[in-house]
Amino acid sequence: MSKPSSNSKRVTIKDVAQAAGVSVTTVSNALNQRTEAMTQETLQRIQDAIQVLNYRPSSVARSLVTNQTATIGLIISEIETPLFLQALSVIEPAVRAADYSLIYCTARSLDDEQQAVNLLLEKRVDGIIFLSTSVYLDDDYLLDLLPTAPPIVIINRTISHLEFDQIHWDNSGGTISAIDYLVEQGHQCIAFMRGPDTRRSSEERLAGYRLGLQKHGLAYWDECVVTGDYETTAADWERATLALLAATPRPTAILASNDIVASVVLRTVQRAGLRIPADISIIGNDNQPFSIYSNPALTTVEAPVIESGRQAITMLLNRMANSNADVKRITLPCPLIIRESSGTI
Amino acid sequence: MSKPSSNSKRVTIKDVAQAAGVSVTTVSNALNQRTEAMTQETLQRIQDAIQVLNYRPSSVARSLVTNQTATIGLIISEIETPLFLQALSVIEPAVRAADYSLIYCTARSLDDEQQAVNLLLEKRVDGIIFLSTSVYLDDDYLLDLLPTAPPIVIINRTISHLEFDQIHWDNSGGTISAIDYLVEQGHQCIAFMRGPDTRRSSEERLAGYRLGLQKHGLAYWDECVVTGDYETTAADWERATLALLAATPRPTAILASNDIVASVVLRTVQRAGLRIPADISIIGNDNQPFSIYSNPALTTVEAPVIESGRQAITMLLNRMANSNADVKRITLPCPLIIRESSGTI
DNA sequence: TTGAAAGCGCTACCAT
DNA sequence: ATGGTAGCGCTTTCAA
Repeated sequence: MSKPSSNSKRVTIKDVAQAAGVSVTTVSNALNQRTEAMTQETLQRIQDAIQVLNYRPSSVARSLVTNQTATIGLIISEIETPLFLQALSVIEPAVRAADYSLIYCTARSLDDEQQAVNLLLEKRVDGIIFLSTSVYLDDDYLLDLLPTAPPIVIINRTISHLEFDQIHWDNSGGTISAIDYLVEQGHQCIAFMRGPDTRRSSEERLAGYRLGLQKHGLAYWDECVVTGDYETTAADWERATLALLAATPRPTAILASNDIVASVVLRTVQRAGLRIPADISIIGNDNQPFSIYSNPALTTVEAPVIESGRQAITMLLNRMANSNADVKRITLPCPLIIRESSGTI
Repeated sequence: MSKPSSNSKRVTIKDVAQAAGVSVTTVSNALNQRTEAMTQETLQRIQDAIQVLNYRPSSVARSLVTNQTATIGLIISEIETPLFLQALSVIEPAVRAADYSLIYCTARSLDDEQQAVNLLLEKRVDGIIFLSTSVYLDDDYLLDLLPTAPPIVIINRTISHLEFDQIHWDNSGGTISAIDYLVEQGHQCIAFMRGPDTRRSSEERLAGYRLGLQKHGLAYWDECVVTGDYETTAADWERATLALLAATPRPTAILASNDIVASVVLRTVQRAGLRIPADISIIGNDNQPFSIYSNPALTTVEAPVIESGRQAITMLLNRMANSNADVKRITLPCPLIIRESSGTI
């Protein structure tokens, strides 16, 4: 089967007009549902011509004149983990339902992010969503963007001095509710394990741990906070877990600052011969997709990625419709998802 | 802090030219690195003007004249699972490294897919990658696309009569190598559990199971193939697993047609008091990101999503550079990833 | 009810 | 070494 010759020029609105025996304007009107004052017959002729010629309007030409691209940019600054990618499963459908399309960028570094922003700006996207980790120190470059950039919504990154719509996560509150729950289940000695990350979210969870203990009048032991540094590997968390198990008194519950660490803790505890949750409760953080498949299924504090996506797209669409509205900042709860790895002591 | 007034018109190449005291042509030349025959001073003046005016060239205007958008479309037809999304982590960086950007679409149905294709065509993308499940029966509409569509690469969907570049997965071979391995470990009674899906890939794995048994002269028991229908839930797989455990002879190994099913099997087997892999080996399929976090870590046959992404973008770029090259079809192996859930009997 | 023509912001060709 | 200008494929007045 030979390839169809492709030296046929692209078909344009002009060709359609000619074929239908009408003017370009009329075709344009038909294309844009301005058909009130149009003969049924004219319309039909145009539709036929479009069909026959296999015509597809060029949105690049349209964009040039309308000054809109019907495109939204999304920059996700974490990719190693499927966690943030979940947002795509709600953002993309929402974007498309609103008759927009989505340019997707990842940002593995600040430099990468800035390059992505430039790209989106040159593409003249109508709006941008940032879904970020909080490792970057320098957000100032976003300041320069403000005058000329399209509407922006920022998820999970605090930019205090700028007027961006923002969505925050109540990381601290999530950890506190985990502690509330554990105390309710009779736990008194609750340890906290930090993962390898040095992000704000991690700090906030640690802060929540302290506040939670304090709230219930529980002693805070330094030795119950195991901190992994940036180089921490699974083997290190194993060692840390073992150290925790050897402590006196032995913690009856371990909070991990993310689900990956929790998985390692869970495995290590099981291999040490302890039962979960009979002997010890494990609670993760993030509600990663896999946390439901562990045995026992992991109790965890959810990072509201999906809900963030849902809200972000709504906020962005709103702002695109009304750029003068007041800047919005919302904080989403991090709900505790109780599954099987935790229980009464 | 009040918002900067945005009634200032967009700055264009004309403004830059004026500010720099040169012609638009010269600015355009500077923008496109045609600087050989250009005074250092002129170039500097232009760069200064760009800086001062905060000018960003419009890629929509550029696209209109060059007839290229520097954009690639990606349509992924499975989203419930983080599996396919992994491809993004290799495709997006590769796309951007080649100075393209990525429009990302999901397709939850054939209708959805066609809508996405239309969108991409109107956006005049320079190429399209399909990453598909194989549930769709009707691919014929892609035929009509061929004459006018940009280069296309298709992953994991067989379209025999068309001239698309395609990447296949050797699902059957993957299952066979799992059986090879199990036989080598002394297993003689190997069961197969199908998941809830009715896709070609699932069929191929089942076919591989039969071929593998045959290859080693092992008996094939119908009762060792547990088939879940579309309505199958975790509870059903549990029941099926229990049935398998009650069979005589009891299988010493269970192949699951995907990792989610494998997780349920694993859990059920453990709760039935059997040790993995001492009493029974479990092997999944897909190598989902979470499979490494189960306890024991899951041995699994990898669906080469990442490698597919890598190859797809290379193939696409190649075809975009040379549309007359022969159509390529490659088949990627599905390597067995040996972890902890399998071993000698 | 329909059409003519200007113009969106660039690039590319041809001059100078 | 630099500039003038046509034209990419549409939408949008304004006119008929």
